[in-house]
Amino acid sequence: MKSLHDMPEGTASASVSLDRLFELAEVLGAMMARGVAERGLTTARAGLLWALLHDGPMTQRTLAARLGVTPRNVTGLLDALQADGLVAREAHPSDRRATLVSLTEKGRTVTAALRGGRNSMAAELFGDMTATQLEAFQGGLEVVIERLRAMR
Amino acid sequence: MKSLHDMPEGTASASVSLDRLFELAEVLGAMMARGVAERGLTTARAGLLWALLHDGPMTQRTLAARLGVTPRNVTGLLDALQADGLVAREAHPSDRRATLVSLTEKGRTVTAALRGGRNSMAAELFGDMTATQLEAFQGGLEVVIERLRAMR
DNA sequence: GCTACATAGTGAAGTCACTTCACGATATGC
DNA sequence: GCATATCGTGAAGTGACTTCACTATGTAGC
Repeated sequence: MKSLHDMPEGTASASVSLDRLFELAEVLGAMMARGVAERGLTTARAGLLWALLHDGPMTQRTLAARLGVTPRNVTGLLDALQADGLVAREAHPSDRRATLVSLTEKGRTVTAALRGGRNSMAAELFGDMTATQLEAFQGGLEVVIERLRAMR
Repeated sequence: MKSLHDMPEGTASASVSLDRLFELAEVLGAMMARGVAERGLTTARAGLLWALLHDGPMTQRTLAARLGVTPRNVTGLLDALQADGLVAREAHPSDRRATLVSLTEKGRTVTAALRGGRNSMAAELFGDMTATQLEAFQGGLEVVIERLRAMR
């Protein structure tokens, strides 16, 4: 079972790299969950706020599509965020079925803090790299991401 | 809000790299969830099987520690895995409070398939890299993982 | 030996993210 | 004007997790 000849050349070290990738995903996920929890959020709710920060006010339907989840799920997330005063549901100007969701003042404050945290995290992780190193690393990641997406 | 002078030198590109990292974590997670679902599993259950594959039969308590979850949670995961015939709960030889969990024949078959899938995924991702390139990439990942762990 | 205390697993109850299905309210095509 | 698609949400359910309480068993200390 542990023979070196069970696998084609190079598979073992490629598997180690993949293990590292999974490890990274795990650590990163835990990291983010913790950071976000410190501000009274969950990753799902933070993701929603993040979407609003980047793309501005949106319909719930659009939000669902952007997050890749069911519209029903968005309803639930918004209920919580609205109860915390982070988002507001307003009437859509031209479609009375739809709801326009936007960040409240408090929501903007919280997302700004999240962004700040993210930036200092990035600085701590990559701050001492040269622009060249950084670009190389980033390029490698992009290749991997690209291939992963192509794999489906 | 979008001024180039809001942040210290280099922060912007570091943030882009971090974004890539998060993107990678997301894609990788989705990928794994799908692969594992094709075999009738969830990531949590697959993680448990994986632990058993690597470290052999274990106590539920040990399993909980190894997975970083509550013992109670392990009970639930095992209930499902046992119902599917993938693991077996045996009496611990020396401690009558404890339960020894091990893979069944079917469990070994499934984990072998999972490992095969992982290996071919690794091959597809990294197969065309030279050993040198691979080592460089892996080294970069390890640095990042290390720093992330140190960050808590 | 017995008592005191720690440890292994599990029932009960609850949270969070997510889903499907059904339904009422509105928009839209013809 | 009417059929039909679309927007949001109630109801119900799943899976991964948690805490808390409880039973059964191991382990000291005396």
